Amino acid sequence: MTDHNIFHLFRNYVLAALAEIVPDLPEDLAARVEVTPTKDEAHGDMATNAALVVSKVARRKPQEIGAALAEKLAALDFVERAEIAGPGFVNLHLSPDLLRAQLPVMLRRAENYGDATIGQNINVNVEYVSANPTGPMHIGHCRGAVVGDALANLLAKAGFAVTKEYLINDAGGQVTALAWAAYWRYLEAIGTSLTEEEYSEEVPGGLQYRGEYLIPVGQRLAAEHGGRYATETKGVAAPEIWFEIVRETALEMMMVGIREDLDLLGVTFDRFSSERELVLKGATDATIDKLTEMGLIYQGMLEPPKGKLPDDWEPREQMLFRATAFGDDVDRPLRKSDGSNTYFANDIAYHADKMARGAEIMIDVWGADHGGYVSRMQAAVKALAGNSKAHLDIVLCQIVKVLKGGELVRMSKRAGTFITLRDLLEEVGRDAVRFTMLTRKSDAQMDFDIDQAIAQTRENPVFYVQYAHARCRSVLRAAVEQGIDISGEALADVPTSSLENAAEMTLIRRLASWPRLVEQAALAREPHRIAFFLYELAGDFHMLWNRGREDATLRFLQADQPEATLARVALVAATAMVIRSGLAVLGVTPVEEMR
RNA sequence: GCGCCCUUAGCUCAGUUGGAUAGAGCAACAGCCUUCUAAGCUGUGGGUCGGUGGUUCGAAUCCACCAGGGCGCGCCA
Repeated sequence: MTDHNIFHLFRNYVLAALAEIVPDLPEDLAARVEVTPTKDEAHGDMATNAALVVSKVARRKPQEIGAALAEKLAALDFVERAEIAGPGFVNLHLSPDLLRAQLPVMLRRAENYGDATIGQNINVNVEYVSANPTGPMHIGHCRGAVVGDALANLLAKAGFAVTKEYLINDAGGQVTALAWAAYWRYLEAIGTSLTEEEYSEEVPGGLQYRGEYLIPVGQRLAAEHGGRYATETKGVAAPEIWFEIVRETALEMMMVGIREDLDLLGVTFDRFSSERELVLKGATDATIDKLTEMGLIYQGMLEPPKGKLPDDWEPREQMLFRATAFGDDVDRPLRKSDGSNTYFANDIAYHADKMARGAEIMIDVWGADHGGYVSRMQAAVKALAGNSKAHLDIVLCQIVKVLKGGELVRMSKRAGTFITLRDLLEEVGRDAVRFTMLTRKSDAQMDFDIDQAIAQTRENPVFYVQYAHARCRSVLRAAVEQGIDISGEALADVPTSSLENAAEMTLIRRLASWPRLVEQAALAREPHRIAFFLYELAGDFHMLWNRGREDATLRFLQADQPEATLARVALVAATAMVIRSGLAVLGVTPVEEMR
């Protein structure tokens, strides 16, 4: 199949022409030659920096090379003008025919238009959410969930073989605390006379998860097992008796809730991995053994952090991973004082497991509060990858503040003003939550304005984009009523030379840049670019629509001009299709009509 | 104290991995529309890209230092 990315096509033309002007061009220099869309339509449709890039090696002025290049490029079919501009750019003014010729390409490829090949079917593992199974999901988890899911979709569209994965953190102390908290709800359910405070004193470390969401866990345990896990007086029995079953029941029910929430959010996974299973099968020990063989593990003492000491600091020798050999600032501990593994140790084993399952690129989507872990995890992956190409990218998601009625909604578990994901979904809806979460770079803080997310105005990008799609569909429905075949195959054969209005050409140009955008966004691991593209595309379409209000000859369906109508219907169909495939990457529903 | 992230128009934010005269929405200002393609339209003004140096053909983008905001800093995940 021919490349449907016209920027690739022209980059090849540029390189070919350049080879005649500057023979023996070094590879690395050629790689820096770009063909990009212009910001300003006065600069034509595309520009190349070729002359600037090679001028030093060629020992000729950029203007000189640019002039020669422009001359050769101007001779190409479909290039109306090629001219040198600025410090040595060559601007290409394409023939409208070339741009119009993209419409049949789009319509034939349909939703596959924009698919890229840069992924080369490389195995990518995208790990996201991985919320602790100790309670319901809240807004903090939501951003990572949406960003991870959209990023995975984007990479798949760019030609990677993607696995979406969730790690269940079911091995650490927090799960022990969960079991104790669930056990309290169990005692309550069977009618204990203990008070919460009395109970808390019996819990190692105190009772932690006091939310009401554990009540059903206690009730189920009571219903299934009666009083057998408590003492005769309905007091705290020995943990050996109840701990296992309570933990398992609580974990299972928490994960059911989390999966329901993810489902409501439209976030899906190919695989759920259990940290506990990994530990039980000895993966952590095996990984530590491997690192030991590599000479990367030693017993040592860490320097205390500079500045004020933590209250409970005491020097201690511990098992350390030589992270400094791979770019980290300090070596990192793998064992706690009680001999169990640190989370970091288990996470190394987990990443080793992902590599063993074939992942060449791993991408972890983390909350910003895990930022301090980035360099150590990357160090560990570098150590384990050895000479293989495997590597780890980490996408950090900054915190989300929620605004309602112009006020910041304070979130505090203690104050009970803690917004769960489910609350947000009920109030705002899945599409608006997902799209809005993608209207910022993930590493920038975000204010999520609930009022704006549900508003039906241009300020709300979700609405604006969906409305553009609905308008397209409305035109297409009307076209069908007039007996027009709106299938892609039929419209792909329609003559389009009647499309020549500036607003129409702007829209076509935007559509033609979709494949390039997919590629760039995937390389940058930035799904938010899709959302911004759709907003701009919607703007182009609304602009064209509005032109039709002032000037009736610009309306899409013209009763007395069947051929012009068909061309415009093709343009509308292509617009709807690109919006739909962009929304598919974001996991947002394309609405058919808005009433 | 150290490390990482951030700082772009009055406000909220983009900026195609170093490209041309830094863009969009809101707000402001000025017109238009009272429609049949509902949830308005068109245009205008608005900038020391936090600051100062540096790298080079070229810097919002890369480097150094400084200021302000956020996150983190051995047995939490």
